[in-house]
Amino acid sequence: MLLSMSSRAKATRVDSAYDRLKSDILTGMLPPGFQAPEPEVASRLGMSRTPVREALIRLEADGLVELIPRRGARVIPVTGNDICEVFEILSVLEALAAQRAGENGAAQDVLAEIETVSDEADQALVAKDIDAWAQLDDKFHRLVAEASGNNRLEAEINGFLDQVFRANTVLLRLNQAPASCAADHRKLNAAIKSGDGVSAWEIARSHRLNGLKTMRKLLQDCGLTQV
Amino acid sequence: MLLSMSSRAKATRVDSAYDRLKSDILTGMLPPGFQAPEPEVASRLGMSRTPVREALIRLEADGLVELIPRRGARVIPVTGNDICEVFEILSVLEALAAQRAGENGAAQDVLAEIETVSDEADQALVAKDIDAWAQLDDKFHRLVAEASGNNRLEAEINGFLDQVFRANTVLLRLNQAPASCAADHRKLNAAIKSGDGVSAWEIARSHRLNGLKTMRKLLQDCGLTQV
DNA sequence: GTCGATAAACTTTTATCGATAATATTATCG
DNA sequence: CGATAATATTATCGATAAAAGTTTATCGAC
Repeated sequence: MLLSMSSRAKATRVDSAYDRLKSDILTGMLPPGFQAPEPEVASRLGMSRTPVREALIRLEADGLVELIPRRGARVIPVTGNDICEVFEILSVLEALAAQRAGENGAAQDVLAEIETVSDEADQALVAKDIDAWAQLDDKFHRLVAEASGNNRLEAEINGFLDQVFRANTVLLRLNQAPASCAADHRKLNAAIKSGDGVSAWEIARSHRLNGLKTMRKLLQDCGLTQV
Repeated sequence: MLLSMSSRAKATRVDSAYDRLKSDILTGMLPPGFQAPEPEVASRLGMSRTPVREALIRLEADGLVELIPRRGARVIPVTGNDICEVFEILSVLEALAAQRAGENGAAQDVLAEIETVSDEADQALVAKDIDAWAQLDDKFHRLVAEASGNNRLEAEINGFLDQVFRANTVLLRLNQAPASCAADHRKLNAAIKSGDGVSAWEIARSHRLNGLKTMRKLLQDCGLTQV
């Protein structure tokens, strides 16, 4: 799967290592719990340890990797509790973003893109293309974050969405019922467009809380405590 | 000023560089906008560039430092807009933390500590010891975050509180009226203790939003757009 | 003679260093 | 003003010593 990584003017080895590792982790190519000493990662990436190490430190800050002294770098496993924590946080961050997007009147082009992505997601749903849908769903959420106009908020949400994305790919594409999900997106889209911040807040909040509930149920049913 | 930094069993040079730099930035010893090439920072810290560089990368992830290629490391300035963004985010994160602290019934020892800190803050206020008060106010907020029981949420809030702390130290100890602030703390404390999550949410939310309003006014009055 | 424990030797892996080539910025010159 | 040289700074490398973990060897008890 192709993930759109940050395009940089000048791609240093650190950047390239960071992008490749992050992409591999998010797509599950490097599964949770995977562990390897630094020299191995470095040689696999075809560069010396230094830039790899710096990339790993950044990934550690992102909450994707753990650097265990003398034991190597490890892709941190995602527990059921972790997912719940993330969903809970997103429930308020995304609500805030949606509210601000509505109140402040987001940039026109972002609004248009939200609309487009929303439609495309519907089509993917009809075509039963789950992968495409998941990708578009993710995109939708990121666009709303962007529309908030609060850069830090956007960055924060993006970080957590990475985690959700990973969890979804790695463990369950048994996602929440995409149908009601699509309806939520449409409602949220409308609320933002009409400048109704309060409704936008409510819709975004309950959207994510529903996801949390579904996730909890799923985890319990499957008896999963770790992924 | 002494900041309680993370105590580590094994303090590597990276850890020590990170702690020292962070402390210096938060206390304003390294002012916003301060810029220096890596070798200079390294020699000032009495170590080679490598560990310093790794510490700087972590600080960059924390949003405290900017690594500008060929120009050195820079303590990122805090604009008025930055502060508002942070306050806005905290308004929901802290509200969530307070709610969860109330609902879940936080650990007994944390609750007790909140109480203690609250009282000490009142005393500091009476004694007009603003520095002590600021420290205790900060501590209070961190304890509520801890009481949420959501580790990610706690970490997230702590990161933003660092920024607030820095802004307060660097630019204004003309903080919001500490009196009403103390009242809020008492109310929040009571709500959490009585298990009233909804009230706790409301109090925490408006506490931070009030802070935001005051900050906005202050920034405008002073004509400050950058700190 | 076998088992478990303790200590010594060994292996692995990192933490840190100093060096170097590449590159952006600045200064200089025509 | 544009091209070129000089400078400053980083990005990256390979090496090394130290620390932690692991195996092996040795010893005493049963």
